[in-house]
Amino acid sequence: MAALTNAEIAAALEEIADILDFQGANPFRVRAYRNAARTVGEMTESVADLVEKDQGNLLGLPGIGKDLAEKIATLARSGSLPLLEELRSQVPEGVLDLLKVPGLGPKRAATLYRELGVTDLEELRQACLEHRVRQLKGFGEKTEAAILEGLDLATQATQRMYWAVADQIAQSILQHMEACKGIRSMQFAGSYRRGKETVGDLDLLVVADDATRVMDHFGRFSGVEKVLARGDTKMSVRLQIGLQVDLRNVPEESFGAALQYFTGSKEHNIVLRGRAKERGLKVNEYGVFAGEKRIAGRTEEEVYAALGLPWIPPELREAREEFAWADSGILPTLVELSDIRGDLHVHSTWTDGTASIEEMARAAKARGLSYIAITDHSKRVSMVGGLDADRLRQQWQEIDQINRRLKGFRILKGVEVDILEEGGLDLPDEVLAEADWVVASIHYGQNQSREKITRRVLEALENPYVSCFAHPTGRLIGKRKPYQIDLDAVIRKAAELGKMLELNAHPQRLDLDDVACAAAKKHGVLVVIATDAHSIDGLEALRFGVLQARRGGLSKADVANTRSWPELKQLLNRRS
DNA sequence: GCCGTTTTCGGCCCGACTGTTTTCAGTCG
Repeated sequence: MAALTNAEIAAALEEIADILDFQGANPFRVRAYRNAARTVGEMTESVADLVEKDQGNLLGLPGIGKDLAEKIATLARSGSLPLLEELRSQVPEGVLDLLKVPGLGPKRAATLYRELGVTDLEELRQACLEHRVRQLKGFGEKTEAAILEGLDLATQATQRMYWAVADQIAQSILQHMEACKGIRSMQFAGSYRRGKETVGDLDLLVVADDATRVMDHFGRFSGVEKVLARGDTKMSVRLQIGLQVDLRNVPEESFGAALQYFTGSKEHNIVLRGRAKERGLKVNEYGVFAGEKRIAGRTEEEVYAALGLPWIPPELREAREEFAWADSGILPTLVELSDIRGDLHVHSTWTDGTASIEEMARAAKARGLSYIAITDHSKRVSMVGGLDADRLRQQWQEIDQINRRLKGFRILKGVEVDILEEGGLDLPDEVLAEADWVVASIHYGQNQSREKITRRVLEALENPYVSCFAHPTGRLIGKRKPYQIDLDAVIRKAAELGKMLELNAHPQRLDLDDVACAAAKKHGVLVVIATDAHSIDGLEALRFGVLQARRGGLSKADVANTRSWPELKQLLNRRS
């Protein structure tokens, strides 16, 4: 069997964790498998390649010891693992789906299987309808009803939403809540605050004198479909669009601790708590405690300081390298939207854009940018009227004319040239040589083998006129898997040749992702944050790209288009 | 299953809420 990809290895490890969890195994053993799955899933280098060179390479990785290194090596080499086969044979197919039902964890799912012989979601529904579930010890009428309701949600496949969509909802909730009297502080926490590319739910923290009034007001938000829970300090609702929103009222002196706690990530908090323990301290959502005495909690800065740490930006809180950076005083100052000077991937009505070159330029200028590159498609993208050499030169004449009119702004003559299926670029070198900025990208042959598609891209990078490789993995979040491309090889080649890689800022792409951005930075490859805007509104996406870059730990200097065009141009010349 | 100048064994983050309990287990974040 062919070697497995990192994603496939990670999935296998997750499956082991799921089955062990269901079987009631030691929860820390389960966690070990989940941690390993995460480590493998976040690696840019191919684990299979690594193993081929030397299995010992795996041992240094976080959360991977002797046993897991061996199992991962076996998986990578043979595509299967005896332990996984054995576990699968012990559990009927479909039974793990029970864990997807909200309110059902490993314990209850196992009871349903053991006592009622339930092996899939449909049998579970039947058991509920026949009131057999409520007769089980530890279950009751309400649990049975909750499971029935949860079943509908589970079959709807509870989807995470794009950060950009969550942002709209969060902002309208804030607007609604601002009308409520007596709220002294209010902020969203959770993965939304960390700027994760998708958001599963929203967590809103408030400091208010009258929790009842705040919760009543919260319940009147127009999008609320159902109140799921309501206690003294916490209320959960489900919105009509399926998103769950939690509201917590916290004491003022605990606001920072609560913000830290509920911002997560869970993994970051586990490390933080471990460090507290080493110092004889305890951290919870109310503060940092030495014995009974609270020594911090009002602000996040206080909380981190009490643990001997600088404040860590939420985007970095994934238990990756942030603690090591903090310890050695090299936490990066993250790039900000205001650092961005230009947009280097913009379309116009010359191909599939909805606004003219001049309209896009003026809109970009109004956003405070000082340059854009018009990068319309090349001819291979025939569906959108991709440009051949003649049309492209015509377009550049128009750009020259507009540039003469525009003050304090520059439109670059660019192109998004297709990397052809059988290799080579869609326009001749002598045309590309006349461009200010050349973005190469893949639109066809996305399903090619790893070897073939990687070779195509490495070849394209070798072209002296290519400046940047756009949307490097082609993934569409939740919709389309990345190409089988060897991203590690692409990053190394880009480093070698001084080429840049795009972080496509479209909320469905965000490609490079955070982990790949970090890998690019490690190799000294400059990242271009660009919108790929096809409309004036599309220029808005820049801020989503910046957020992703921040999650990758990028500073201003790591992002190419924080420079003025003359500076950037010089960099291109020096590198080629 | 991982990990270690407090440990190579015994830890592994912690609290709110719910429903079923009669003092707490399970789930969630």
